[in-house]
Amino acid sequence: MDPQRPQVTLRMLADRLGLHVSTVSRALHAKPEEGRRAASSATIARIRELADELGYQPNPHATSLRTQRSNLVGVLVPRLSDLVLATVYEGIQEAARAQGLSTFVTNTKDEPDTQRAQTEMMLARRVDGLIFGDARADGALLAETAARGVPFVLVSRHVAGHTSVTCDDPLGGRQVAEHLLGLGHRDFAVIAGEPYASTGIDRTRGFLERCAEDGMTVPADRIVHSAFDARGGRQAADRVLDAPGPQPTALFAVNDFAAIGAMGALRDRGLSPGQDIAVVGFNDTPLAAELPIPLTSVRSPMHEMGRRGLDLLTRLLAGEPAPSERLAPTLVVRASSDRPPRS
Amino acid sequence: MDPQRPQVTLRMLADRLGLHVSTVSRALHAKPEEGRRAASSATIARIRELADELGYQPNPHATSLRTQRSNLVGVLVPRLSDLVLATVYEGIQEAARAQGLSTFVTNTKDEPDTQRAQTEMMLARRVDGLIFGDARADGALLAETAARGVPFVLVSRHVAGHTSVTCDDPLGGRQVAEHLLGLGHRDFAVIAGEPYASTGIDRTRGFLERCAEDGMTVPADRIVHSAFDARGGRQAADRVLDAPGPQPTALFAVNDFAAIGAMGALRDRGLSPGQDIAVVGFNDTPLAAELPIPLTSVRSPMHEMGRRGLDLLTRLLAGEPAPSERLAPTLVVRASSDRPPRS
DNA sequence: GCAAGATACCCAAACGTTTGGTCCAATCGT
DNA sequence: ACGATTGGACCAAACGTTTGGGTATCTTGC
Repeated sequence: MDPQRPQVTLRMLADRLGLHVSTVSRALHAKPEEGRRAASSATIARIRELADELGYQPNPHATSLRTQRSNLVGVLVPRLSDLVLATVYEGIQEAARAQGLSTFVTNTKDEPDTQRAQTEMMLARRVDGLIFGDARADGALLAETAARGVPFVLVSRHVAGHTSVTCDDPLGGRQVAEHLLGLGHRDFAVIAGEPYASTGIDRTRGFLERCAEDGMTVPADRIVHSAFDARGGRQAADRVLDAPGPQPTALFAVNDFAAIGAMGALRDRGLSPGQDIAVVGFNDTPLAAELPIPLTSVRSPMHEMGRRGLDLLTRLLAGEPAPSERLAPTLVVRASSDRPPRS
Repeated sequence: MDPQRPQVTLRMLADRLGLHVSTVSRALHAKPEEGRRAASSATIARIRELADELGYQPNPHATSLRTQRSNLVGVLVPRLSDLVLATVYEGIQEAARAQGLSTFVTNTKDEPDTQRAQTEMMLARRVDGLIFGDARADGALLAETAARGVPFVLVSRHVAGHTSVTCDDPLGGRQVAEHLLGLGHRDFAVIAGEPYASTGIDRTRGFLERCAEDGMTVPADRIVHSAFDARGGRQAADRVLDAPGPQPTALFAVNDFAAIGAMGALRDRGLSPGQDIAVVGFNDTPLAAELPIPLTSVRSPMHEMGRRGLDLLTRLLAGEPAPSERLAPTLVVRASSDRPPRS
């Protein structure tokens, strides 16, 4: 279309139409009230037409400089190669686009130093607000950031005192316990995720609470922390299974990938997931349904979480109240946990 | 630290030091030659000190407006929730940060309309260059974009006439064939991925070529296209396995997730991957090694591909030559294909 | 026919940088 | 000692917008 990228500016339009640049700006910018006062509707039409013809695109840097608003939001996640956060981010981005915002996203690997550095970097880029997908339970960085007056919301994980949109993780945990108890399981193990992530903490807590309601308690050495990936899950499962004494009949991993890793560990011991030991994951990753042994999992609305997160942020930016949200999970039972424990 | 985000500007520094804003700019900006001519080293030190103390961060919008360079690069991928592209993007971002660049990334879902719209959107955001991770074999959009004088490179997939950094996919395919032929397999099926992606095309081609060298040919109905995910892989495998006649003894999926889906399809038929039928994937996803039946796969340097892609782009932006690169794959043999076919 | 009010514009400043010029004083070569 | 050089800084314009205020011209009410 264009010959060689000669960017069209307001001045070009103005000159070509014999108008002042400010007139053109108003004509293109303000639809409702301002527009009327700025130019005749005939002129506005002329301006619009030429703008379309030449493919005018406002220079966002000029706009941001003038308005002191970048229409940029920064997103921090542990890692984008984690499907869960990648999906959340897709939701964020989708909502952002709908609002005319753009997003920067960056990995922090759950390392506090990196989180801090990347937050700083986002602010240097003059984002209007931030979305943290990697909040740590202690919340030190968040407190600081809030004190600086930076608008932000949390997604996926929550921390008291900050607005967040999360899955109802305790409920999800309860649902898993309910399901397994219903099948007759009594001996559980939990692969609990990273100790600083509210997701793992809450899912585990919900699970244990529900167990407790049936008088069941899970021994401490059957609750092991782990990374949120297959390797982490395998290692955690190894620790549980290598312990002396009787084996659990059911295993709850707070993350699908950890569950897959755990299944591997089971297989290594000649145990068949779903037959010899029930396995349940969390998030209902697209993979879960397609695995050789389909994985029971709690569906969490990852995409939706991202969308709501961004919406909450824009509300915050508009000075409106932005109450935290908790989205409902749904248990999806599959072959990895569809039969009672072996006697 | 800061009270309430009063952004520090050059003028503030200048005023506080009794200097001119241009002097401050030069002192902070140019280290080597320009700096010397701008101010005495004592003054430079004073300026630097105050800048650090106040936490001066140049306003990128002002800079971009003035210099006509945004230090932004746009990245288009099919979807970020695809681990492969997410990992490539991590590499891109890492390299970008090292160069002081920031990246916008967006999903195009491999839909031509979305690709076009997102390209336009990136350009409207005034990115300096683009990285396409979603190039289509036909290359129509790329040709247009090139004609407009927009600098870009391709990663993961390649298209003739554009600079790209890819895995040596044909070689990867050959390695798989070599391995399977070596085990004595003769009846193959290939899950070939999307027909518009050079990755799948090349991996399949390399595989078939190596087979042909041993006088082996794979019937056309044993080569099926598929989406690059577990569901796609399962569906494709279903099609192969439901066909009448003898079953293949080995199955090559051009993507690990497709391979996982295929394993599920095998399981449904009572076939045990690795025992009854060899399965090989591609990319050596972190998941591959941790699966219940560890998956043989071709390791492709995804991260590295991203890094090199960005480096190539910066070279392009600097007006230097930027020849395409092809990174070497490595076959990693695991239990899913470590024994000869059943007689 | 005249003040008042729209209507349809234009003017100019400002956002925070960068950068080619200019200018003054000190230093230097001879 | 005098013109040439240079070191050290200032000046001003420009990048492309937005926006509070003007200023003509045209209606309108009476």
